[in-house]
Amino acid sequence: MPKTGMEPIRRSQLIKATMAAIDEVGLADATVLRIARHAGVSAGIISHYFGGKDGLLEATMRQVLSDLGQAVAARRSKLANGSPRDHLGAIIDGNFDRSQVSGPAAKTWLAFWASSMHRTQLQRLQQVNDQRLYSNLCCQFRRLMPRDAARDAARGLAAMIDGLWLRGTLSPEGLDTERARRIAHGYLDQLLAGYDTSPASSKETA
Amino acid sequence: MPKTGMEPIRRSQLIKATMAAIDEVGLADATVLRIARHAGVSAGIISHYFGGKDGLLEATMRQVLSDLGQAVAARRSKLANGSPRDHLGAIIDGNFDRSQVSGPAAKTWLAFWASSMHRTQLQRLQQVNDQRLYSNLCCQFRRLMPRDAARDAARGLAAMIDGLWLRGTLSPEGLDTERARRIAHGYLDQLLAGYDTSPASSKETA
DNA sequence: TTTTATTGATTGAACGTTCAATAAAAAAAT
DNA sequence: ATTTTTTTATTGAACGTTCAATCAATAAAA
Repeated sequence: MPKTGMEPIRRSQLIKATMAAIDEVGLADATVLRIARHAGVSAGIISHYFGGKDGLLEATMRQVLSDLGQAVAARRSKLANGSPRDHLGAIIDGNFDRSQVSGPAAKTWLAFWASSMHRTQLQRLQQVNDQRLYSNLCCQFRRLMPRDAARDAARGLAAMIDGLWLRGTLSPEGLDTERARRIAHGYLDQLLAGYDTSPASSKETA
Repeated sequence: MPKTGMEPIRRSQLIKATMAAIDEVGLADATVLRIARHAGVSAGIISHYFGGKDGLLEATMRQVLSDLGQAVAARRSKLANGSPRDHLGAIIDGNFDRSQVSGPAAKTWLAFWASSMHRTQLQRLQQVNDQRLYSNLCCQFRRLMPRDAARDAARGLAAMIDGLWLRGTLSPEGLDTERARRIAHGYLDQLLAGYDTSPASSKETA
């Protein structure tokens, strides 16, 4: 059934199929055949659209990174002229967005973390993403405190976010988003104590 | 050169070789041949001593978990009748022990985290370890605060430790142990603020 | 001489990639 | 409108490679 303009459709299909396969059996057993079956297409099509399996995996990681970026950006765009605390809270919540907590996304994240230690292509993507989270946090803390204090606050909050996400993902019960957000926001309150005036506002933005 | 009693020697050799191979090329490319060459033995010996590659990988994960447990236990054993803050600090420092930060150990940890999502054998080991860290922390916090507060404090500190470790490991500059410990101890101070009397003691136990 | 430890060639299975063949749609021609 | 031609999309069998596991052969120690 070849209509024209299938490329973006197939690319999207195959990327989703890759995440589904990783969710099912892990990256090690996510063969091109299995991925192709998930997308309902032939195995050969992967080389056609992505040049090979490696290209598909890189494209998949780009997608996951992009999803995270958008989840954060969507929340922050609602905060024109918001306080630093508002922006930091939005960054926290964005990192615990549905799209990042689901099985396929979570297991894909883990697999790519491990792979990025040995594949320079993935490593660069990984570093850009880590740096982005850190910079965003640091930038907001800088509005309230001196440089060195802001840096350590950003490092601490970044670690807290990733750590809560990691332990929740590895846990058999899965990530308790509510609780993770509560702990992260609590830590944020402590970091900001003495620096801003607003009383944490204890909001319920999900 | 077959002497008797080679088993424990070979097992230890092969486990170290496995971590070295994972450090070099990642779990995906850590073939039995490469591991065996690292240990200076034949590939067949792996099946002989571990029943197969899976057995070797499981034994390797057990070793890494055991090393972490001992790094923590060693620090805590010097604190007979120590304060909760002392014990919590020792747990933090133990998690940033040399043995856990080195390239082979770090990359092995990451690889096993990803694998544990799909291999029930590794998953159980993983959960026992996570639970151990949480329980140890919770137990100490309970000496100073109510149950629910202790639980959240333990969850937060566990996430902070793992998050600092993770981001440091993924970072191109590697983990800055000093800085990580400083941030984690700072968070601990905030968690304990108002609960204990001792003034953080700003110690230099490495 | 018997036991223990080790080797390494062999085997069979599984993988990613390739490419000639195919078929549907779109475009062009009638 | 209908037929023909061209383009685009897709297939899946075949190929070469790589891997883990096996096991008969071997050699040192007991």
